[in-house]
This record gives sequence, structure tokens and C-alpha cells, in this order.
Amino acid sequence: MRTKPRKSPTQQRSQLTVAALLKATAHILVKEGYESASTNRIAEAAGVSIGSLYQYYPSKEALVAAVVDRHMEEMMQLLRAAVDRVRGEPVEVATREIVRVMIDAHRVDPRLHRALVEQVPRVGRLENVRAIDREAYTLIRAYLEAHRDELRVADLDVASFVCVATVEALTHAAVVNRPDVLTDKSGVFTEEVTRLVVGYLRGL
Amino acid sequence: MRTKPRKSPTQQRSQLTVAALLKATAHILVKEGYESASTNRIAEAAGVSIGSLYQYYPSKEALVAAVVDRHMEEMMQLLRAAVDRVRGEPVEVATREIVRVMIDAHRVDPRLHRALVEQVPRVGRLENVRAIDREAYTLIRAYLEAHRDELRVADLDVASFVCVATVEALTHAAVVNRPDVLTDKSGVFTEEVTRLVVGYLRGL
Amino acid sequence: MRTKPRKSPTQQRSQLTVAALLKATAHILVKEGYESASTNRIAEAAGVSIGSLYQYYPSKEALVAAVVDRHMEEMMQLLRAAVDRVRGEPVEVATREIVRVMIDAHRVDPRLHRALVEQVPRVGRLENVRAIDREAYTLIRAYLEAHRDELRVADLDVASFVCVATVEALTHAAVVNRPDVLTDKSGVFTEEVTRLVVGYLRGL
Amino acid sequence: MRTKPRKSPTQQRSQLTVAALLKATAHILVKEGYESASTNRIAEAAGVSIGSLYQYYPSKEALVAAVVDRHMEEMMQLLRAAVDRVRGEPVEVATREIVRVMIDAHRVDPRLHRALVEQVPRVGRLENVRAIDREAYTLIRAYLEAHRDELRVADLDVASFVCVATVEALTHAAVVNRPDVLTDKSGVFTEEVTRLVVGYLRGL
DNA sequence: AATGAATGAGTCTTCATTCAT
DNA sequence: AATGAATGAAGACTCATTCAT
Repeated sequence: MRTKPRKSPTQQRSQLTVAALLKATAHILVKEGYESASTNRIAEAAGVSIGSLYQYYPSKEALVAAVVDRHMEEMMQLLRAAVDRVRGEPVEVATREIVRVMIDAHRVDPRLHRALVEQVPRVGRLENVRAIDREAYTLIRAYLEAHRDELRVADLDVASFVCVATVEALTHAAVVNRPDVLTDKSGVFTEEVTRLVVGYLRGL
Repeated sequence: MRTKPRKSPTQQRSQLTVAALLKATAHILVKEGYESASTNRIAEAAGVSIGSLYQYYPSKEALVAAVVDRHMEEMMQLLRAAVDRVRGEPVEVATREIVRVMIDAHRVDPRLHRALVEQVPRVGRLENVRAIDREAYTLIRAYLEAHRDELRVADLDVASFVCVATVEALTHAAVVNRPDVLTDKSGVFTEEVTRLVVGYLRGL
Repeated sequence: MRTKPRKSPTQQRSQLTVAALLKATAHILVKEGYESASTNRIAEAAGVSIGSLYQYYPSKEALVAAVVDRHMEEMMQLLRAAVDRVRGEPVEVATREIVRVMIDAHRVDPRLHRALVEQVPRVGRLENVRAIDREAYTLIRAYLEAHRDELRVADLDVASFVCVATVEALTHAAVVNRPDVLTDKSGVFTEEVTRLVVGYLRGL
Repeated sequence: MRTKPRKSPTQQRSQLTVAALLKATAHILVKEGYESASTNRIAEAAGVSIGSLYQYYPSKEALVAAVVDRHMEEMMQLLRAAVDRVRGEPVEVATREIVRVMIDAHRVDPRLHRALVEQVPRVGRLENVRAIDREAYTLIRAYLEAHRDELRVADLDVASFVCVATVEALTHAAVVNRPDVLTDKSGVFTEEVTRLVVGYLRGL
């Protein structure tokens, strides 16, 4: 299955076309779900002919993959910047900042995020949703390695995995499934997650 | 969307038919994915006519929902039993046991579990995949309430949510995405997760 | 296409079965239309197993044909009796009586009549709906022949055809499509139709 | 139930497609009956892909409704023109002309007319087969009102209804069921029907 | 570069009918 | 005589994709 864009738009007109397609795709994924997102429907919503859609994307999957990639890249940029920022900070400060950023990252477009996670089948190239975990793992592992002396963990691999999976799961669940937890007790939540992770990393 | 079975098989002959349908559905979800699980495909794989399929299930969704329900119920039974068993135990013992059980629960049929979680769209009745979280939340909250004096957490709601989401995410990720972590360092992993949760619950 | 009943019920039990089937068929035709009248649906409504249905009727068409036949026979009996009764009467008296009887005949079960006329496809043996016209034509022609001297018509064939088609069309339309005409002006209507036909038959 | 065309063909190519679909639909209705008129069958007969059929019509009913509408409109145009033409004529002249036109109208495509009247279920939009009666009623009532002084009828509503139903039934029956009456005795038939109606309207 | 008409494989689903019990 | 599980041909309809213009 080909999921790479067929060609990149060079002229301004075609850049608009591609932008409209991605926007329409995201919009339909959010409003009507993956099953309803047919290429004809997307093209129509984008105000673009179905023929033009296929000039830039060779398949429906390629189009969705482009939306996934763009969304995940936005989230990753926030995470990368945060990890970079706290590189020199002690574990507790760094953790608190990263938890905060992860919550924000999930809030960039929570309804799209939810649609992508819940509805886009994790097969083929569409599993890029999960690629974020891999890069996050690498980033966090590097930080932990640099701060090895602050930690009391048995195994850096396991620790990195635990940190990434925990923070990702908690921030995701909070933003997507339990917005109430964030509305009422946002500060509490950030502190609790931070305490959870820091307690784990520093040992009791 | 009709997701309730149309009728329950009473004769032995029809019980075999229904069993074959559910088995075939699970098998196709695992081997070929949700998108490939068409009713014709399922009927064929079950060695049953398409007409028979529709005698018992009114739609593809109903069939998948039946598989989801059965699988989730199996997992929940393990969890319920475990929570019941550790009711009187202190937090550390209880947590260790529950983590162990959750890993086991994910191992009942890990490939099916993965398929259900990753590919079945979280829409309508199919979102029962997540229903486990709700019941688990209730069970765990009750335990924590009974052991309130052992804890140092700000808010029981938040704490219950954090525990459930954390253990679910870690055991799921370990079993499904990182079987290596379990193969090599299974004891390490259980201990680390236990320490994570206990550290959080008992305060530093 | 076989439209004859497979066998006649002899035991009392089976007579009940057949009666229930015909009743259910008529009921479903009226309430839900021909397209919705599936054999399984009919059997269920009759409280009879689908297997039993096929013991007495070899096809869906045979079942509907039986309903059609029974209904048409009821109507024809009224017409036959009326023609018999007015055999010796002069044209005006005879016409008035027959118009009255035809209206009554259409009122025996107007909703079933409507369903049969409007929805049952007129193909194969189901065209029995129209057979009524042929017998009516014969009856009326015989009456007119016997009263030849009262008439001023060019051609007895044409006259018989005109009378039958006119009275059938008007009474049918009145009962089925324009019940208002009968409710408000029933006497007027009968008189008008009588005058129409008599005026035609006796010449101006 | 969607019975409106999905979109109107603009390019010449698509106009041909739609024309072929309507022609094929009419042809199958005539040759094989309503029950055989499946969308796949129609598309095949039209030499058009099933997909193209659904680009222009959202359902089988919509296709049949289009055929019904077109056919009925053709007939109504003849009737409208005739009523317009005879507006100033006395009842006898007007009636004769209208009877003649109604026979002609039924001869535009008698086999299609028969198929539409006898087989198309009078359900939903498809009951437009009968819509002709309603407009005809209005037209005739207006004519009769303008010629009130020539008439001896008790009630204009009833009279209009009687005239429309009678002429429609007789011309329909003659063209569709008894072509022999028209072949052999066409002049006789027209005169008889005219005499029937005029006798009724002018009193005895 | 854009258009949109056309395609047809493939999906869900119904329903008349058979047949083992 | 009755049951109802099983059958599978057939129908309506969608949608990703192609291609002539």
C-alpha cells in the first residue's frame, strides 16, 4: 500500500489544494469518523475535484497518513523542545515541565487526536500514531542516562519505557477521556503525575 | 445500529454455529484486521452460510461486539477475583498481586487483545473495549477507600484514575508492544511497576 | 410458478393453521405492504413455523393468490346474487341495486381490497384480481341481452364493457380513493352513477 | 425513501447515460415487470455501470419515479392542451374531443402505461401514477363550472369526479385490456363514451 | 493542473425455500 | 404434522480509483 504523497505541490495554487485536502480530511475524521471519510466526500468538502486529490495522494490511506504525520509532528516538536529546555534541570523540575507540556500537546487539537487514536486502524503506515512513542523513548532515555546519578532504578530500558508509557497514558486519558479531571483539578493532576514519576525514578 | 444478538441459540446445532462464528470473527480480527472482517468473510471462515450468520447477529458490529464483550469479560473476571482476594492485604502486597494478574489477563489472548484495542473503532457499542477501565476504576477506588489510612494522596478520584490508567497502560504496552521487556525482565518489570504505584500511593 | 395450494387441510388442527396463515397474510399486506410480506414474517405472525407454511403453500405467490381468490370470491358472490335478484327488474331498478351492491362489495374489506389492487403485482396467477371483470362482464351481458328491448345502444359488447368498467371504476375509486364522496354524499353518489348508466343504456 | 434524482447531468456524456438508464428502466418494466427491475439489471440493460446509475439516482424507486413522472407529464400535456382548446365549446363537442385525446394519450406508450399502472406499487412517490387524476379533476371541474348552465347535475364535485373517473377508466380499459374494442369499433367506442358522459351531464 | 464522469469489485443484508429432526 | 436451523442466490448500494477531456 502506497502511503507516500505522490508529489509535493510547488505552485501556490496547488499548495492551497493540498492544504484544503488535509484540512477537510481532519475535519471529517473528527466530525464523522474514519468510516465515513470517503475520498469523494473529502474532495467535495475540500472544494477540490476527486481527480486532484489523486494527483497528490495515491490512496485514501496516504491522505490519512499525512494528517497523522502532521499532527504527530506538531506534538513531537513540543516534546523535543521541552526535553531540550530541561536538559540541565534536576529530575523533579524536568518531570513537572514535561508532564505539563504533554498535557498541552494533547490539547493542540484534542478532538483530532482522539479521532486518530480511536478510529484510525493501526495498520500499515497508519501506525505512525505509535511512532511517537519510539522517539519519545529515545529522548527520555537520553535524559535519564545523563541524570543517572539522581536515579535509583534497576534498569534504564525499563525505566524509560515506564516513564514514557505512564506519562503518555495518563495525559492522553486525562485529556481525551476525563477532561473533568483536568478542568477541576488540573494542578492536582500535574502534581500527582509528577510525584508518581519522580517517586519512581528517585526511589523511595 | 443494532449490536445485540438477534437470538440465542438453543439447540446444540445452533450453539455450534454461533461458536464457530465468534471463533472465526476473532481469528480474522487477529490475522487480517478489522477492515477485512466482512460478514461474508467471517461466515466463510466459520464454515457457515451467510444466512445463518444473520440469523444470530444483525450486523458485523454485533458480531465484533460479542467478541469484545466475551474477551473483556474474561479479563474482568480475573481482575475482580484478584481485587477480592487482596481486599484485606496492605497496599504493597495488593498492588504486586494486581499487577501480576493484569499481566496475566493481557496474556489470555494477547493477539486478540491487541487487535481489539488497536483496530476496533471505539464507536457505539464497540467502545466496550474501554468499559474495563470504568469497572476497574470502581473496584480500585473501593479498595483505596478501605485502605485510606495507608495512603498519602491528595484526592481519591485522581489517585484511582492514576492507578488504573497507569497499570493498564504499562501492562498493555508491555504485553502488546514490548514482549521483550517481559521475556527478559519479567520479575524486574513487575517489581518496577509495583514500586511505581506503591511509591505514589504511600507518598515519598 | 406454482400458485396452487399444495394440499388441503383435513384435520381440524391443520385447518386452523391454514386459516391463521391466510389471516396473517392479509393482515401484513394491509399493514405493511406486499414488499414487507415475507414468508418468514407471515409464518411468525400466524404463530406457525415456516416449515408448516410450506406444507400447504408451495410459494409466497400461492399464499397471496389464496388471499386474492378468497377476497374476490366474496365480492363476486355479492354481485352474482344481486344480478340474480334483479334478473326480472327493469334497467333502472336493476342498475340502482347493482351500484349499491358494488359499493357494499368494495366495503367488505376496503383496506385489503386497496392493498391487493395497489400493491400486488399483476403477473402470473395473481392477476386474478382482474378475473372479476371477466365474470362480471358475462353476467351483465346476459342481463342486457335479456332486456335488449329497453336499450338504445349500438353494440351489446361495447355496452357491457362500458357498464362494467364504469361501475367498477366509480365504486372502486369512491370507496378506496375518495371515501369523502361516500361519507358526505352517499345517496347522491348512488343516484348519479345510476343516472349515468341508465341514461347511457336507454339513450337520451 | 429518497426518490429525487441525485444530480442532473450537465455534460453531454452524462445526459446520454441518464437517457439510457431511463430507457432501460421503461423497457424492463414493460418486458419483465417491476419485480425484475433490479438496479443491477437496469444498469446492465442500459450498458452502464452500476456505479453510474447510483451517481444519478439514489435508489431503484427514484429511477422508476423518474419514468413515471416523465410518462405522466406527457399524458397530462395532451390533456391540458385539449381542455384549453375546448374551453369555449359546448359540452358535447368538448367531451368528444377530450375522450378522443384521452384515448390518444393512452396510446402514447400503451405497454409502458399498462406496466406502470398495473405493476408499480402505489407507494410513496410512486403513487404519482395516480396524480394525473388529481390534476385532471381540477381541470375538468373548472370547465364544468364555466359551463354550469348547460348542466343538470346535483353536485359539481361529484360530477367532476364521475366524469374524470369514468373517462379515465374507460379509455384505460379500452387501450390496455381491450384493444379489440378500439381496433374494430373505435368510432363506436368514442361515440358511446361521449354519449354516456354528455347524457349524464345534460340530464336525461 | 484540474475536472468529474465512469467503473466494478466488494459489502451488507434479505428472503424464499429446503430438510434433518 | 410440525419445527426451525440452515442455505445461498440475489439485491441494493458504496467507494476507492482511473482516465478522457
